[in-house]
Amino acid sequence: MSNVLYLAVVDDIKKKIISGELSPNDMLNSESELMKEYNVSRMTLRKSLSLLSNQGYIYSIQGKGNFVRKPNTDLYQFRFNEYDSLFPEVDEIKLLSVTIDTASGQVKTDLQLNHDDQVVRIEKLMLSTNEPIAFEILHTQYFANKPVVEDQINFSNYSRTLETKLAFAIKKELEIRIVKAGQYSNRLDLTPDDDVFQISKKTINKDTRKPLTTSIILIKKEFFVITAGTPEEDEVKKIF
Amino acid sequence: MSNVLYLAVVDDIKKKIISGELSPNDMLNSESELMKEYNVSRMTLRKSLSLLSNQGYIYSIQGKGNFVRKPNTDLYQFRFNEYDSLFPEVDEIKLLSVTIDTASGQVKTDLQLNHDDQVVRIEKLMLSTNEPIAFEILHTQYFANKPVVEDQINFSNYSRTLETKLAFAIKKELEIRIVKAGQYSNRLDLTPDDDVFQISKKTINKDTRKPLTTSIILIKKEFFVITAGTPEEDEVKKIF
DNA sequence: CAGTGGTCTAGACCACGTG
DNA sequence: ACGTGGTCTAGACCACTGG
Repeated sequence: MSNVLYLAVVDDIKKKIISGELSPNDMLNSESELMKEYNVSRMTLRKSLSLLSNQGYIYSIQGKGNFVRKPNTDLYQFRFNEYDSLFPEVDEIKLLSVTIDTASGQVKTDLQLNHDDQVVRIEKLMLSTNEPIAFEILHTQYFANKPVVEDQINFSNYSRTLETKLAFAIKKELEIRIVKAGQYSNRLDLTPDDDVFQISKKTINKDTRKPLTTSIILIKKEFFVITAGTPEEDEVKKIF
Repeated sequence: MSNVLYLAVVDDIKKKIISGELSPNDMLNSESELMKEYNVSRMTLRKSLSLLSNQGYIYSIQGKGNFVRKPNTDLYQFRFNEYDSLFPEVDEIKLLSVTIDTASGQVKTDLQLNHDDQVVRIEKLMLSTNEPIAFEILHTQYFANKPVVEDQINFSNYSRTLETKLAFAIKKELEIRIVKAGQYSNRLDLTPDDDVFQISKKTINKDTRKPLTTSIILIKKEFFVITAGTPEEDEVKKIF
């Protein structure tokens, strides 16, 4: 049992939930009652409830009470980026081409562009000991008057730079499928009929909700495994 | 700007981080300084810092200070269960077989069993409009003296029941790969050489760290897409 | 209206890190 | 010894819910 008061309270309530003494949608005793039960102050008790809420055990409704939450065990987490998540690791990134096109098709849709808008198209190849293991096509809107893009376009890790700079401001989305390598199979020394992982990745401005980049990553199937898990309780951030 | 004090402070500090006024690993002003800056009490300020910490913007070290965190943009979330995550949706689950074996091989390792321990082996087929789209083999230790297992074993959604009951107490891990359908291809009307999603799923007791079940799920590649995203800030739980 | 949770304060003492 | 963050209290007022 923890010698920190609010953690002791957390442990006790958690035990009641796990043991079934409290069931989903049951109301906890009111905060004033719990204060007496555990002999702690309001703020201390509320810190405990806050932790339990963060860890998904309870939720609260103002004016009504605190309730046991139905556990959500279907939520998984994993880490991914196209450079470090492959196995064996990427040791070389080849910039195949950088071109400026007029937006069209899926890319125009994804980036929410107008007819005459231009896009930068970047093709990259990821290699491990000289073997190509992944191929990426990234699109992002081209602004002729913003020199930043042209300055940085020479760096092969352009997209990485972009993301790092904006990291706090962007949200990313992935869609992972199995598809035929198709027209890009030659980049990976495959035949068009070979199956590969296809990861569609979009980055989006968190505030404006505007799409920033859209890319397709093809990964040879032997070089990628997704390892995911339900979040650990310590991964749920600690409370001050 | 929020009329709730602690949220206003959060917004302001967040703005400073996003704008670059504060960079990763920079130390924030001390709490007593921030109290004066924002003209709030210690507890209110700390609630703000707590929220920022939960959302991944800062971390704190006792005795030293609060620091800006390097953003972690490689963390993704997605939801998965073998019944509801396929497309089109599973509308029938067929229990193919339930057998009791002596543990051996990978299963014995996964479940950390001894030589003579017995395991329940359950084979299930998931169908959509009569077409098999996924196949699962689940293993869990068999305890002859625990009648619960035998009572419930007749239900085709055995594993689901098991998980729901223990939901608060278990952790789950997935490994997702592309593999050949191999020896189980006939269950899915495929040839052994066809590629499928293979999801290795383990459930583990959160406290004791003991493995509870291990299963292999094979999914026809056309019927599964992983849709993942970096966590929304509102998904990061609220603070009391 | 009474009871619930939500926000906020002022002040206390403790634990840790650095000099 | 001093400054930092970590825990805790007692009490206040507000906002929401329901009878």
